Amino acid sequence: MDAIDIVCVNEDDAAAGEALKARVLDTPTAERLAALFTALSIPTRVKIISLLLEHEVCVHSLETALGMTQSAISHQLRFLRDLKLVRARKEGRHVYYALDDDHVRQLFAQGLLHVAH
Amino acid sequence: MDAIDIVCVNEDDAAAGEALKARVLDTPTAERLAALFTALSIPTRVKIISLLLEHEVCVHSLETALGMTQSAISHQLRFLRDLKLVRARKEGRHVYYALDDDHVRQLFAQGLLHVAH
DNA sequence: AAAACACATGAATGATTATTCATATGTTAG
DNA sequence: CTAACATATGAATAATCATTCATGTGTTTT
Repeated sequence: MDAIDIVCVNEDDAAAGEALKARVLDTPTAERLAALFTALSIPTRVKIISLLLEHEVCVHSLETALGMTQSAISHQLRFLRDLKLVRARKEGRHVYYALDDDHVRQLFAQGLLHVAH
Repeated sequence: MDAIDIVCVNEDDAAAGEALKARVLDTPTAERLAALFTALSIPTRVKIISLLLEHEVCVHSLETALGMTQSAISHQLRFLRDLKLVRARKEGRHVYYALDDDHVRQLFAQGLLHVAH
């Protein structure tokens, strides 16, 4: 195997520069990865996800639980919906949200382990 | 066990409201979790981390690999340093950066699995 | 010692985005 | 049918943050 431990390319070594560029994660993948992690990058969405881990919850309940305006919650839910991380189920005048992605549950759990020291 | 599948608290049921609030992840933890995920929430940092997964890399190499200015890279490295996700080792006039946290490696891998469909 | 190099950093700028405000749609209750 | 309710959403505002610009510190080379 050709594992390199220390990388420090020389300014005028074009070949080494190109080799290094080839090792960077490609931009489209980096962007999609970043978008995924953005979902959990603010406390509001972290809290929303924390409530959806085990239950299906209606918007008004999230509003009550987080102590934020209905509009703010709705906008964040739309954000998560666009990323296909949550799904909405309409029932009468309520809309119930639930996690629609097990990876997020796993990321959340993994992150929590880290933060828990 | 007292698992609830569907949650929809009534406006005037104060007790249910309080019970729900108790289920939300507490703010300090949510903030630390959000901070952790923020590290991977933009392509630039995702790419930096991708290069540090296997190697120790100097700043100039990162600059070459990402095609960004030295200042931009340095600022992002400081960001990651402050979060204790990377460590810096000075050697002569070079500074080598490396991942200083295995959880991030795992989060990265987990996220990549998700994005890879 | 001077010049070139490697990196860091404060301040300014520009871009992104979370939240609010106002309002619209559809649903149930009276 | 009207009023109250539950949610959604576009536009405006406010806050955050990535990048650039200018410059500073320390190191190596000549």
